[in-house]
Amino acid sequence: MAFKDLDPLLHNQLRLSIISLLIGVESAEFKYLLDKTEATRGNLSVQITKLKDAGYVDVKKTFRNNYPLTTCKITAKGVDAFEKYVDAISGYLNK
Amino acid sequence: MAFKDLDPLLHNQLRLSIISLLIGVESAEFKYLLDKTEATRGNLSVQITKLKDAGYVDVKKTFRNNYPLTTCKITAKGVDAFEKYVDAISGYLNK
DNA sequence: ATAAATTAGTTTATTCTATAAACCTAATTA
DNA sequence: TAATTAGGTTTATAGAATAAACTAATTTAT
Repeated sequence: MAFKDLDPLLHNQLRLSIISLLIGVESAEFKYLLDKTEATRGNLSVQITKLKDAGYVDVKKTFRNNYPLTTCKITAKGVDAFEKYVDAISGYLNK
Repeated sequence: MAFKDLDPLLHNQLRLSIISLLIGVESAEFKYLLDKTEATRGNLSVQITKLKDAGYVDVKKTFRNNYPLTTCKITAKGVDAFEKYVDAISGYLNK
């Protein structure tokens, strides 16, 4: 029972929160993720970008009521990575 | 269901491996942890020291066959922290 | 009309962390 | 006596995390 590698991208509290939230919904707005994670805007912005660059989430930038609106949606790749992560870390948890 | 904080000390692959291994045994030698984790000696040494400084493990330094021998044992505080960590991260995993 | 505050983020600068590489001391073997 | 091995520790550097500062436009108050 060797330890499996933990995807460094997901092994981060905020990014894991984001993915965890996105798993449960069709898509989520920046503000929604901000409220749920209680992160700072800057940190949230950075971590969303990393997840986007990895292909784990799709980010759509539009406008609503004249204000910018950022919407995030987990990709198939993201779902897959999350499932692998859950499987891997489970190996660390059950003694 | 807010996200609980993940103890930064345990939210690290190698340190979590160490604790995970120590949970299952009475005590473990440096070499044993080295083999099981497949870490470098340097990194293992550093991370054991951090766990010791946090009071999560007791480290005993003796000699065997004239060679230094480092033995690690998880403390009650370490067990407690691990259980809290398992509880916290579980909240991220089940969608 | 213009100053102040709000929305919705991004960029940057700094601190913190992780890790490999280098090092150390003593013992053993060639 | 010179490598090699055992069993680690220390340090140097790269990378990651995050708060603070910034951008750009909109709305509200004066």
